Amino acid sequence: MKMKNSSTGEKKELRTIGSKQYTDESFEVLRHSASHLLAHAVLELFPGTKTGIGPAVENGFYYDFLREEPFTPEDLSAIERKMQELSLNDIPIEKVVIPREEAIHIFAQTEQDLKIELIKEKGYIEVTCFRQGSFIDFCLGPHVPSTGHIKHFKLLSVSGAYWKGDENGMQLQRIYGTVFFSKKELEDYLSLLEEAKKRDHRKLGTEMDLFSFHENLGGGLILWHPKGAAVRRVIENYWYEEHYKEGYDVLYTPHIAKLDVWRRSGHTEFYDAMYPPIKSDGIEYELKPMNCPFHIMVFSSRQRSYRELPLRFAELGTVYRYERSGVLHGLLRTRGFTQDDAHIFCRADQLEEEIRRAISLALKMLKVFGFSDYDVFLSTRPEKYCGDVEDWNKATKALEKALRSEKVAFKVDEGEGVFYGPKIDIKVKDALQRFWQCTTIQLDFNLAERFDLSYIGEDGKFHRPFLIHRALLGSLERFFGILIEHYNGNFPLWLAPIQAIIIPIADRHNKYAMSLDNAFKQNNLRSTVDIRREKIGYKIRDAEIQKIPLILIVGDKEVKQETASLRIHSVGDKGQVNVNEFLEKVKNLIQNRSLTVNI
RNA sequence: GCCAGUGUAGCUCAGUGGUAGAGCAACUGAUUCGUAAUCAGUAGGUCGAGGGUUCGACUCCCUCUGCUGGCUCCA
Repeated sequence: MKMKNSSTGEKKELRTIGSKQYTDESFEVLRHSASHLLAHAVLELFPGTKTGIGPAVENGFYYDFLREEPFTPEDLSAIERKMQELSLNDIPIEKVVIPREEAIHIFAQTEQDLKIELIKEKGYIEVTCFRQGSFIDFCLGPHVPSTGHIKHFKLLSVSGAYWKGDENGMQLQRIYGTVFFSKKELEDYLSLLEEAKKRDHRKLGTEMDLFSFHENLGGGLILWHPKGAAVRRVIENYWYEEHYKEGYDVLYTPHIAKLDVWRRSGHTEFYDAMYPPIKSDGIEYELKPMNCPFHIMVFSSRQRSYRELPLRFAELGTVYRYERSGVLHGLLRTRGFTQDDAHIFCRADQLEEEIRRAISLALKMLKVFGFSDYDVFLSTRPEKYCGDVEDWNKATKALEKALRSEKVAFKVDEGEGVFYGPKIDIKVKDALQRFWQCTTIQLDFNLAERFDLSYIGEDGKFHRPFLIHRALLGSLERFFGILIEHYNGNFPLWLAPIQAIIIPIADRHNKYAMSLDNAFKQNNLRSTVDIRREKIGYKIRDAEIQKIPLILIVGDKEVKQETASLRIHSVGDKGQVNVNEFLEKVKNLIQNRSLTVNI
């Protein structure tokens, strides 16, 4: 699951941007042509550079280059200017089909070794190339008719990338850019990037005092501050509540286990994100990267009857994974995180219904958190798999039927399942139209077999249950990060770390303010009071910056009438309210987990 | 882990080899105030860490470390 880059999921349907309609195909052509323009410019400015591949990607394009010196930010601007120049020259782009040997000869003249390698790999008799002026590239196309069609682009970054994605191979320099049909679209996209930067959860997390990282603590390890922890607790309580209603049993399991457990599960062999074992009394223990074996051990702690199934074991299980230093990213990619995990053990005849219930629960919870747009993917059997084909087919069918009975539109990712079973993934769309994967519901044939799971059937014989592994929010850390960015820190009332702040105008109002604060606390509101000797404008500004949903101002008028003046965050002054009525309304909004404050 | 960039006060950032700076936040004092910043003062830094070059290093070089953008992988 990719969070950062490819998080903005693909949209295959026709989409409307601005006043024109473009198919994804036309975007792809433009982006791909822009990548050629980039390569053209680079070769003009830096002769001798070897070109790798340069495809269109989501939101833009890139091109990989092999060159001794690194490209600097200044180089990037120079390249962009050269691209502009080439665009103004409106050079025709022509398709040329040439015999393989001749093509190799052409690329040999300019020492484009990487291109030759690609041509040789393909084994075509004739090679399709595209030529624009002095630049020729081995490529199937299609492309825009001339460079003049590529006008509105921007180079965004340069980074390392492995040749053919092979970590042990050579590393190329990849230049990323984006391109659009109109200036406005480009500007809109760039301002979207700006907006995303502004609401980056790492920035807001510091500003709002939600969580922190500490250099001496270790990379990817989170310190949840009081306000962040308050939000987490609300999420957890809600999660437990829904799981209780859905017939889950909650477990607690340890953070370490003997290495043998992980040998049996196959993790030591197939999973590369485990921390090195801890040796104690000659026994090797391992920090848990997953919760599954523990839940399985609970299942296997005694003989199970078919009558008990389905068993749904849930746990907010904190796991530790050694993620490579370069991939850590705020709350979205950490080394210690808490999965909202559950394992469902069921019979074949229950499989479809259990999957359906899991999907339904996921969508219900996501909606409560404010995500009602999503993409759903069904991934089927990959080439390398374990278990038997019949089980795979049965299970895949069940997943599909479950999706249909929930009336969920989905896309099939053929062969994209994990080796141990088919799965359903749900990606939610946030306020900036970015997609984030949260839910994953996976069948697991591997562990069921490795731990020899069984129950006694109606026939008195042993049967193997189906094992469903599922995380609905994904991980609390990542989900919190997504929430912060989705709401730009303006949490809905029920989630807000501080729900109400009472601001007395002068010292003589402190007592009344504190009594309100206390009354709110008695009613389970997360409330606070600001008795600093500051002007009201200052305290209001401070409360607004803290993004506190409800601001109550009390002065002479309010004390006398036993009211408060309500100000709603980013809405403004709502005038005086009766305290008891207000409290009832607020409690109601919180109880209903309302996403808007309407008082 | 790899490529590139980056690290100065709690936060945002100045400071190109010669005694470490600003704004905000914090603290102290005055102000008792009606819907997004009252005024004055104080304190706060081994300039990420270690080594080197130099009469002298925040500044130049090396190593390590954190962070950022990617690659690869992932909840």
